[in-house]
Amino acid sequence: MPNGIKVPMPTLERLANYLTIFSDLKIRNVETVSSADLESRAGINAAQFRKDLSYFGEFGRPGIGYNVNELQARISRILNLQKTQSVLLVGAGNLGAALAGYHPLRTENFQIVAAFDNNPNKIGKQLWDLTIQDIDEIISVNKVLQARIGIIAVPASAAQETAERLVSANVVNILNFAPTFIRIPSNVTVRHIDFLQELAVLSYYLPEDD
Amino acid sequence: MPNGIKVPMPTLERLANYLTIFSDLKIRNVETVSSADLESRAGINAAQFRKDLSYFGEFGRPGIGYNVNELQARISRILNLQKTQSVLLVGAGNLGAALAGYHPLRTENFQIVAAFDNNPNKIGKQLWDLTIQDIDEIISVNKVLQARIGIIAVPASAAQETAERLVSANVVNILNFAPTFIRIPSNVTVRHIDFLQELAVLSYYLPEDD
DNA sequence: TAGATTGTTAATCGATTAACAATC
DNA sequence: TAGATTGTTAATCGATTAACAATC
Repeated sequence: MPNGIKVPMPTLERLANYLTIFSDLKIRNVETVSSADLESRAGINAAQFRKDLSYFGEFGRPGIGYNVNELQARISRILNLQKTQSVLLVGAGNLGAALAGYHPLRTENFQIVAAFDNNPNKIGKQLWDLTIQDIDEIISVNKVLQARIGIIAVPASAAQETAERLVSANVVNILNFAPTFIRIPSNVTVRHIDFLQELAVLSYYLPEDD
Repeated sequence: MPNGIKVPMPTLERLANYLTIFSDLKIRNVETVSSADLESRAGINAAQFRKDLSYFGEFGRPGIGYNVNELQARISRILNLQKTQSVLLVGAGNLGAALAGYHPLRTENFQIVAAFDNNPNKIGKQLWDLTIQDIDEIISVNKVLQARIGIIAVPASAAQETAERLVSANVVNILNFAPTFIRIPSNVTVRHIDFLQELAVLSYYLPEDD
């Protein structure tokens, strides 16, 4: 990063998106694109794309455009996706199972390396290629695994406690699927995926034809 | 809505959040709250809360605060959550199964009323209390069900086609779980939930101690 | 009445969009 | 060289935060 300054969160969120577009382009054997190409092909804003990249240096050549391979490689690196990131999963219910079996994760270099639950009926059972472990073991298990990302896939009522356990196991980044707000220390980053919130927003836009 | 004007998207997204906070308060038998209470209890910004509400009218009493019941009822209504909303699910894989079995949906008045897939091995099988139906039947099925919200839980490669089928079946609001951009007519609203994007953002914030 | 708290207007902040000089 | 397109600066837009008069 040439300048050590603040990258806007919307920019960061878009970077991951750009990556999927680049994968598509590679499949179609597109080697070079201009920001205008990207706008017409993928519905992104050309000016915004260039502005987003500008936080991280120079990526293209005036008059020519961008090399797709280079773009992909450099943005992957910015997002720390160049090597596999280990992820802990807490909650081996339906959602946890879906996440653990979600193939695109591997494609993007994320690997769920352990699954935990507090239900004695589940502990010891298999979840795909993982053995579900006792949440009480999370600290010692992660001393070995050294994962820094954790996923909360437990009911809302258990989310806060789960967050605290993850933090005590040295996880610093949490993806929370429970429909509730969790309090965490300021050095920990949380992203919240809330189906209900998304559906509620959609519901607002419903035509009132009844 | 007193004024027929533009509600900012961030405001809309927060409304759903506020609802879950109100549920909590009701459980704790809190009848009245001030915006300052909400700030200290739930980490929301008091000024922002009042501003958010202001788009929809007056909700509280100066010097007193807000009645939790009224707040909940009115915001539910604003989001069209006062009566059950029917939802179509396309994709009966792991993720689709998790969504169909996700209990909090019912609590918030969403009901998945039909599940579709294009895999002959799945069509006819049960997904919880639903029978998986052939995606080719979606138009005729939804002529009866009249759902206006659809969920895309298929692989990225099938997402665009699925979106088009949903639109042709008269769905106007789509929640897309596939990690890809989908093109839709301008009268249709799409919300995109992208695990990979969320993980990528978290990955960016990883400490570089290696 | 005095204290508390709303709803709203104004000030600040930050992100998006537009424009263009630099450059391939 | 002329045409295309970048990276960046400046202008615009919109959201957040602060402040306060109205009011319970």
